[in-house]
Amino acid sequence: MPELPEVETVARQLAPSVAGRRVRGLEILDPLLEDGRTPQLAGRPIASVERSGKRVLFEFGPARGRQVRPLWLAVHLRMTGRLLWLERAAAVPREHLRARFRVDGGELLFVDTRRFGTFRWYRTREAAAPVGVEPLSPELTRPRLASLLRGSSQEIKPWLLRQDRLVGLGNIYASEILHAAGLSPFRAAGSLDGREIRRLLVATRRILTQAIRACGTTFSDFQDARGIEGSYQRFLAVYEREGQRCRRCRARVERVVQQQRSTYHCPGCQA
DNA sequence: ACCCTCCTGTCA
DNA sequence: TGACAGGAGGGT
Repeated sequence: MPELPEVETVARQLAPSVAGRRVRGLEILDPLLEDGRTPQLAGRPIASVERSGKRVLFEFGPARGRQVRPLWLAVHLRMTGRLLWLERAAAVPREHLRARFRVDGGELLFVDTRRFGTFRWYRTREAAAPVGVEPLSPELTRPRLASLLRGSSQEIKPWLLRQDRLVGLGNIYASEILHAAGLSPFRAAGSLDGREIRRLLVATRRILTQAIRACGTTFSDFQDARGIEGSYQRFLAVYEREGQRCRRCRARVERVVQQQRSTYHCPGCQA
C-alpha cells in the first residue's frame, strides 16, 4: 500500500489505536531493517503517528526518568510493507514478519513480503522531513509547482515519481493525475505552460483527495487485522486498464514503459 | 538523466 | 521461463 493515499490511510487507522501506548520492546527480525542506529525503545510512549511523504512517521516520547529527547522513526513500506496493529490475543501471522513492537495492550507488526521496506531513525522531526513538497499542503501553489518544473527536460510521468520535487506520488497516481489533467506522459516537465501547470495542480489535489477518501487502492484481496482495504480501484481511469476504452473519449487506453515502469495513458485525450 | 539492483511472489 | 509488481538508492 505504498503511495500517499495508502500511507495516509495506514497512519490514520493506526494513530487512534496506538497513540499514547507505551512500548515494551522492539524486535527486528530482518537484518535489512537495521539502519545502524536502532535505539532502545522500551518505556517510551508512542506520542504520534502521521504520514510524511510515502512514509509512516512515529514519534516516541521520553521514557519515564531516563531519556528526555523524543525519537522519530520513519517506516517506508515500499512495495509490500504493512503495519498491523493486533490487540492482545489476536492470532499472529508469522509469514513475512520483519519486525515486532511489543506495546501495552497489543503488538504492532511490520510485515513485508519483498523486504524492500526500511526503518530510519531520527532525533528531530526536522531531520525526518522529506526534501520534496507535500502535494496537498498549501505550500504547493501554482508558482511553486512552476518553479519545481522549470528547466526540466525529463518526461512528466517519471518526473512526478521523483520524491525530491513532490513527495507521495507513485506509479498509480502519476498516471491517473496526468489523465485527469489531460496531459501526455511524454511531455517534457519543463515545457508545460501556465494553464497546463494549473490543470496538473488541480488534478493532483483532486485525485489524491478522492483516493484518500476511498482509503486508497487495494489490488490484493488480503484483509488485514484492521480491515484496511481501499476502494479507489473502482475509480481508476487508466491504471491497469490497457486496451479498455477511455471513460472520457472512448479511445483505447495504452500501456507504455518509461524508465522501466509501466505508464498508462489515453492517446485520445492526453495531448 | 537513465539503468540496475535489491527481494519475493504471481501470472501467462 | 520470463515478465511484471503500488519504490527508490547507487552507480554511470
